Amino acid sequence: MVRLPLTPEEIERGQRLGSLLRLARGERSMFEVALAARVSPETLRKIETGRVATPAFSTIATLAQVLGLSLDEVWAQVSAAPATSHR
Amino acid sequence: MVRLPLTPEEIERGQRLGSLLRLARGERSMFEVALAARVSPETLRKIETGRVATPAFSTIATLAQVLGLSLDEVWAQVSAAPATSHR
DNA sequence: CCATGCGCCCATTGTAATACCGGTATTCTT
DNA sequence: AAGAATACCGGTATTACAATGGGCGCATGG
Repeated sequence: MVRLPLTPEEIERGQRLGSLLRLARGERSMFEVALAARVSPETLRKIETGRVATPAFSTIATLAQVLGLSLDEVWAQVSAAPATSHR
Repeated sequence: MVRLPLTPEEIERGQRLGSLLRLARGERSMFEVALAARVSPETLRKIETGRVATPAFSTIATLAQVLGLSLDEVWAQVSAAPATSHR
């Protein structure tokens, strides 16, 4: 096994993450936020639309910083998994 | 320019992140922590040794959860740049 | 002495993230 | 109507991650 494909759960988490970030962005433009977080607007757009399921830690960290979000809360909401019991 | 190479700053951040996680692991074995976080032991080793500079958000989040670390504090320490680099 | 366990290192492989391009659609303003 | 601004999408390119397997060294204890 090498670099496993994204699982459906990871994809769903990515979508929840994107929605969360978009909501937090509010009325600010993608350009503004992306510039402040030093990421490409394309990357921000893909993350917000859920097309990037597992972004880099630093990417999310800088975005959360710009948006005034707590990383712990972000993860708590994002990882609020539907029905994943322990394996 | 597509998918820019890692900057020296990102590499340094990765090393700080690795040291932090290793310190937090304490006496637990890599296998134990990796298993609990559902990541490969090699991946954990690479992160701890700083050979993976920008791991996925979910990877660090699960690791931090297993290690009992706050993501906000992790990022605060990791992103605390010494600012000695001149461009 | 030899086996076991732990950590490290290297090479390889497959997939994904990041970034740029061109095109499209909508909205708002002039 | 024309223009700018914003956001979406498909395609493409480049780099990096995640995981596997093998080998290595060093302890510990059988």
